[in-house]
Amino acid sequence: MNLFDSFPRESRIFVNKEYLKHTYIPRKLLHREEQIQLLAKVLAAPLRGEVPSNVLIYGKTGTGKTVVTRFVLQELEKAPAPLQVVGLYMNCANVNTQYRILAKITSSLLEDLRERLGPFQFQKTGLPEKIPATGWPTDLVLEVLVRALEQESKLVIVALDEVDKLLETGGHEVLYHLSRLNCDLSTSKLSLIGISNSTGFLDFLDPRIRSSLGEVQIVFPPYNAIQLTDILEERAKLGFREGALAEGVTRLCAALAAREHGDARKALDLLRTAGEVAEEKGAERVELEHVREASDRLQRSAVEEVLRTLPLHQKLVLLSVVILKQNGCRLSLGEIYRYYKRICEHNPDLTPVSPRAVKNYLDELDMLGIVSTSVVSRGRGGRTTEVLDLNYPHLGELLEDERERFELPPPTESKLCRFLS
DNA sequence: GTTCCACAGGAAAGCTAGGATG
DNA sequence: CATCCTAGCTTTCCTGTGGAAC
Repeated sequence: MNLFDSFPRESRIFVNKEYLKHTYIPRKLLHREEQIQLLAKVLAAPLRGEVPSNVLIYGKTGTGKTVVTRFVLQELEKAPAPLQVVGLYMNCANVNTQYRILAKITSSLLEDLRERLGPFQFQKTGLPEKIPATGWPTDLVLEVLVRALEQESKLVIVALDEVDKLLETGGHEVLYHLSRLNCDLSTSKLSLIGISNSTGFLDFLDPRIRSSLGEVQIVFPPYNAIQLTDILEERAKLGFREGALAEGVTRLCAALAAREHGDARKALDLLRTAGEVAEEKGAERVELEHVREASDRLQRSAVEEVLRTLPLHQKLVLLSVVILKQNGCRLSLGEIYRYYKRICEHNPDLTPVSPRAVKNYLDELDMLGIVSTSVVSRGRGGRTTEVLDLNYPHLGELLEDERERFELPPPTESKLCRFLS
């Protein structure tokens, strides 16, 4: 008897979950033909000896920006061409400073070069083997980059995903350096693809970079429910066993995701999670109810993630809202603040923040979509922010930790007490 | 029409943790 | 190590306001 005997060797539901992840690049990308053509057309130009244009790709999350870019780069690398094409993809959420981006590009080119020339020939070039993770001046890295590029004639396409993240860290200077690199290059060419979620990204850039990066812009509109269904069905054929999906499962996933601005990533997560739910329950196939449960789970974990990062006092304010709501109290800012303050008074190690801070907390909770607030006027009763709704039914459970950690006074305080105080 | 409640929400000063610098 | 700087919050202070009650 082995520990692992009790686990099923193969799934009744999945063939291979990998196909259902958004990181998988399918052979055919549905409903993005137009964007693929546009991007390919721009990237093909340098192969004919023309000066490469830089491309900026816009679109909300889950509209296929990343997958299309990677797909086109993959195809281009395989295509027979007079120039060697090297596609480099990096996500600026991780690689977020000028130095790290340049170091990554350069290191990868050096590695490539060493492989092609062999160690002996490579040594002759006098180039370093790699760029250290930190320490070199930036202009030296740039110099090595140019020299490495000039060893052979190639077209390097650098795709920077989530470029807008560079603005936060000041790393966008790198765009300027990279975009004018072609002036220093004779045999090789370098082309940039910027991928951004926010349409306003260009406005924050230096005019010099703006004109060069914004030469060609490609917009990725959100998918509608029908398109999402097509995409899910295509993936489902690969990822699920035949007959493992009940009628309408993909359509329901698509409909739920379409409601959230046509996010294909969410739709795929939903489908995969639904499969996992079905598997856990030992079901023969994925049913509609599994999709609904998967949707609940995903939503729950998303909210959990948001709550986890909130400061303690903001959680306490939210907890006050939850408790007062359960008791059917009216949720004006004043009521919430009074109860929140009492929680603090019952727990000696808590000092309450000011009403103004609580107002900011509530505004933020509203922005995060956790509660819905609205400014209402009650005439002579004054003008106040009221919490109208809690948008997630299980908020109370998610705040269980705080409920246990702190002593909570009963929410209904008599009017007399308030009068006396 | 006027009053007046209970805040809204902006501005600026104040505070603090963390990092850079000498 | 002390000192200075900085970014990100809070607090304090302030003027403004929708609309039922007067």
